Amino acid sequence: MKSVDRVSGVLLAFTGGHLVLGVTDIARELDLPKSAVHRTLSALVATGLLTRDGDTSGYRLGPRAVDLGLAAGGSPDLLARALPFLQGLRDESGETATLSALIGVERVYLGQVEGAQDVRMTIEVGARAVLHAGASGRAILAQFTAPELESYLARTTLTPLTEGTITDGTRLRRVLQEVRERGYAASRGERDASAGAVAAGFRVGVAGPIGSMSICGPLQRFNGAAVATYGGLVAAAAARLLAQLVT
Amino acid sequence: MKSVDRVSGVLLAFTGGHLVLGVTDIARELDLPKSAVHRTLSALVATGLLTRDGDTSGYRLGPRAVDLGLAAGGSPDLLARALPFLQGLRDESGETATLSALIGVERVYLGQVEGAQDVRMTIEVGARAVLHAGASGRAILAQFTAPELESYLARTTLTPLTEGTITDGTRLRRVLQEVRERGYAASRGERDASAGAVAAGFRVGVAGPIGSMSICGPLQRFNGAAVATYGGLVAAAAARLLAQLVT
DNA sequence: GAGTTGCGTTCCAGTGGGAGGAACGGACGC
DNA sequence: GCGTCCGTTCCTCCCACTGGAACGCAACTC
Repeated sequence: MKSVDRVSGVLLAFTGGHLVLGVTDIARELDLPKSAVHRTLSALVATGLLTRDGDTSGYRLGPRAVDLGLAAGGSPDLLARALPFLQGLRDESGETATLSALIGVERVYLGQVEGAQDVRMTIEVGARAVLHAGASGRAILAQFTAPELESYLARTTLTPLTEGTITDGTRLRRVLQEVRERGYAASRGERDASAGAVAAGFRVGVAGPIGSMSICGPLQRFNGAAVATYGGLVAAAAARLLAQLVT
Repeated sequence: MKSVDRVSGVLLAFTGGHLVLGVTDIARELDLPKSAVHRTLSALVATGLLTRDGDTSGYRLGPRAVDLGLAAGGSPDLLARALPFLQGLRDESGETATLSALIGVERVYLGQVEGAQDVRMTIEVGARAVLHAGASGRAILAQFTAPELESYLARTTLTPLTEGTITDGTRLRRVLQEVRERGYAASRGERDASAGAVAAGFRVGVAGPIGSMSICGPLQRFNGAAVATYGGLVAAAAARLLAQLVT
């Protein structure tokens, strides 16, 4: 669908790092005639997805684009509601606390509160990751119903990211069962070879947002005792966040 | 531009509260034939702006929509960087701290850290507000260059929201000058008749994000002494956030 | 101040991509 | 097994969009 591709292309051009773009910039990037781009831009401004940039004769993303992002994040403002819990997890553990949400068949980092220590984990907000590797992803998978999990496994291949990544479906099913029983997921060097993490998931209703909160940091500090302590913390925080989301 | 309107309509339909929508839902809402909606949806899935919803045969916003929202918020993750400062402001004042960004000719609440007191201010993340009423908006206006401010005033009407709203351009220019000299903006019952606030703005480069942080709460607690104290706090926090953003 | 460059914007005729009604096929649930 | 509602596909007609070209403007250079 040509017109849809053009609209998407124009919008996504603004995610390339430049906040303000001109007609010519976009036309060059998409290899389209300026007139076509200009018409598309004008129409997008009318819908509020874009705005004119004050006085420089350029365009930038508009208020409705913010709405889209917030809606994509799950509930009206999943991040805002989760923040106090992330803060608490950070304070109790000293490690970085993160929030992820399921989008399609992968997860997206929606936010983090960085740890207090010199050597600490820092994730990139907006970055995407697969579900089958690492505690955050697995905590989300553990929220899937049996048929959902089966259709996920049928559609995706469990590509290894490190030597520790689980690539066997049967083993993954068993590990997920443990996650459900214990209330949190733990991983050591599965997605990033030098990182460890614990995470607990949440799911709002049948069609609501699905996500997870994690405590993560350098592998050395995620030994048996720390994992058990932090695991209890994230499980409790996720349960309280869920209780707040369903109200 | 019909095709652009259709794409925008389809995307924005997902901001109406329902996270998962079907072809028929959208066709009914936009009053379009199902076939047209179906083609549009399929094309949007291909671009990543939408995804199929796991097993229910519906559609929801995709990973690229999250990217859009983050890009619209300003820098890659303005909120994530501002959070520690919001937290600090909340802890020091006990009142709610908020972050707003300029989008078009209005501002959008990107985040908040709620106050610790029983009677406190709570804003809605994603909500929009005009610039000419309230401390947060005025702190943003104070970042405008002289020609930018003039073109803003020429294009908008200073609609009063309460009895305290400044509706006179000349008076607004004078107040903004005070804001620039003092380093923070203060307001009492301008946007919400029962609320007071102090705010300080920031601006990254020529084409970068423009926004403000505020401390806000019930009018009774925003007397002369508190305003001076809190004003110093937000001004300092905004300066430090700015320093971090430009690196 | 004339010349140049690069910008956003406008114009217009020709055409091919999308409109949209109708029909299909699968999933429920009564 | 029947009715219903869903997403999906099909196919022809037509008009909305295309895109090359020209325009007006502002910011430079010489």
